[in-house]
Amino acid sequence: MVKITDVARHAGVSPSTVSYALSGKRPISAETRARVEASIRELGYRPHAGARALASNKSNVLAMVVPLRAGINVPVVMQFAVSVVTTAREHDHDVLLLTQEEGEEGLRRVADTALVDALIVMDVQLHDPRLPLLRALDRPSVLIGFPADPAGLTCIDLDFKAAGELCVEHLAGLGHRVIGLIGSPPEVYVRQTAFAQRVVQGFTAAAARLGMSSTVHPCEATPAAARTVAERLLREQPALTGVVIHNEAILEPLIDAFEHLGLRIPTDLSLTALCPDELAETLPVPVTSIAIPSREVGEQAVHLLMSKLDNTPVPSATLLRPRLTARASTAPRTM
Amino acid sequence: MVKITDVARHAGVSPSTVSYALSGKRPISAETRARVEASIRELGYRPHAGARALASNKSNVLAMVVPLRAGINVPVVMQFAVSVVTTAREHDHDVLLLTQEEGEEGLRRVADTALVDALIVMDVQLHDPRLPLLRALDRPSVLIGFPADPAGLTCIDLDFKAAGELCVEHLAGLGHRVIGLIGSPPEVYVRQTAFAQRVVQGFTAAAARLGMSSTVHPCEATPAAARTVAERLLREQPALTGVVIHNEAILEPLIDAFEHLGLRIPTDLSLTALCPDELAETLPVPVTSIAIPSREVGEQAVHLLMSKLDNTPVPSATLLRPRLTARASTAPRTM
DNA sequence: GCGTGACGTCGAAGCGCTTCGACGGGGGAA
DNA sequence: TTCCCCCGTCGAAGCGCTTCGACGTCACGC
Repeated sequence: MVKITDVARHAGVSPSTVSYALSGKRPISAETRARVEASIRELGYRPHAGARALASNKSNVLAMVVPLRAGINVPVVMQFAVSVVTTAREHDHDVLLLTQEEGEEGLRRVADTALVDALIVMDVQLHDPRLPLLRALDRPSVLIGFPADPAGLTCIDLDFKAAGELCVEHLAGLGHRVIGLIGSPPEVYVRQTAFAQRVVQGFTAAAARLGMSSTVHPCEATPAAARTVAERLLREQPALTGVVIHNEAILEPLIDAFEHLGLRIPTDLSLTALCPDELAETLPVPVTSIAIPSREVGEQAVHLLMSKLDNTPVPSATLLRPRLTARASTAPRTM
Repeated sequence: MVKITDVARHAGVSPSTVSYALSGKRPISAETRARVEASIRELGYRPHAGARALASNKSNVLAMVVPLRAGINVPVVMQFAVSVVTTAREHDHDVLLLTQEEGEEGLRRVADTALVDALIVMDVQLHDPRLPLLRALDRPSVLIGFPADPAGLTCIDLDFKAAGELCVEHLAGLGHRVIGLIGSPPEVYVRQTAFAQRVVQGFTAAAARLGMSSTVHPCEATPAAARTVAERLLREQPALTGVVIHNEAILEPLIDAFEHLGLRIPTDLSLTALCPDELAETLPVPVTSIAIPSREVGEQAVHLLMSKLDNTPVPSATLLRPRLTARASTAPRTM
């Protein structure tokens, strides 16, 4: 193994000079720097990560906790993870992968052993048991998702309220006046995270603001429930021409159900959904949708962390603007 | 930060004794060990990862390179990754996540900086550019998949030849005598990896051994190609009653195609596939299938690496026995 | 012409841990 | 009883790097 003293000897300087040439923390003359760099290249020198971490008290590694529980969309998680790794590398950091299974102990371990400098935690629940720990840890962290009480934490997520609004505005812009929201299973609205409520808030607020007639229907994630809710929607709002769906699992069953009820999409009924683009694109009718911008979330999460690492203050909450992709499922109102 | 000297003082022993109590590398009396452990607990001591890595020349971190290219099945990769992390933790190791995008330079970096002790590389291609590097690196590695020349490497994968055989044997056991293999797109057989050929070899060999009539048909991953190949199969082998499919993308189109041709599954035609269980289960007709045992591959890969890390010799090639899950798409021959 | 910085470099101290050699004491073999 | 060896523990020497203080040199301003 070639070490910094080898480089120093080869370049005819002291080890500290090599270090400074590498880090730029002190001015080094152009010639010296060039000589050092040449030696580094010639000898194939790579600083030892452990030694560096010990001396500098920085490991240049981030921890990323990925969720495992059922119901998460794996490709979305993966996209996010890749984006985190890529962005971290741009900032000269590596990423340690933790499973949610490891829980609080895992977080504490990697933080307390100084294995990582900072942490990214995905899939944060409303009353996540990890919150007290994350607040107490001596290393910065960023959470994906908003807990009930984000005080003292840094959180980032899609602005679900704005997403709900955007769906409504899109439908309103196409002339629709009577709309419905088909949501997630009822339990999602009480447990877990708050994003489902936020969508409803945005939906309702925008509909009211735009003078539209609207209803909200939670729905179980089964095809049977999808059929039922579709029927009920039409019964309760016969003039319905627009629907917002926030329930990936039954997107396809819902489309089927509406078509079996004699509604053509988008001629008779416009549909817009909150779901991954991948899903929206591959449905029998490509659906106008808002996706969680996983790439952007990952990037921003790393940027937030980097700021915290060099003591730049960051906003406690970062809400990402939703972007709606228009597809074949929405059209101007015809009736 | 509480360090080993703090623990030593608190327990009334020397730092080296604490170290030995922790590592077990030298005998320590029960009482001393107990006292040390109590102090550790009381003070909340955690050894500094960097210091440990520097002094012991072991980081207790593995690198895992995950593939990004199109065509990989993301949930399978994720399952595998989770299994690697979980197994690594059981061996007191953590996992650093690298994207394939980082390429050879990424591997060299984490290895040369001693950030990781060993590497797991997924999605290894026949002539993978990383092979020479992996051979030259001073750290052990395990590859998922077999390159053209595995000499000097440690590889693990599903035994695709045995998988091909197992499909045939399953069909033979049900009385089928005339079978076909619908394979991957032609280019898969020349480029990339060798697993597609292996399936064909197993299929052909088993069919010959069992005195069955068989044909092999590569097939593009498009619904149109699926229809064409289905028709051709029936034209060329009118007595066909069993089909093996090694092409996840067109499983569903193929089922449709056969049914449109008037064949009921499994009454008239038995289908067995190589595909993830998740897919096999959710098709209109649940398909008898062999899945890549991602969980087991991950576990074994880590075990292999651990053996290499403590200089236990390991087999150069590990082929995992295929396991076939019978579902609704196969039945005894009726005609 | 001399003080004053800023620049560029060096040497040494340490980061927190592991590990090696050494050493005292006790038990078993001779 | 004596010798030897092993057990349990200690002290010290690093592991390879960063960083702090120091120092010489040069240019500039007064």
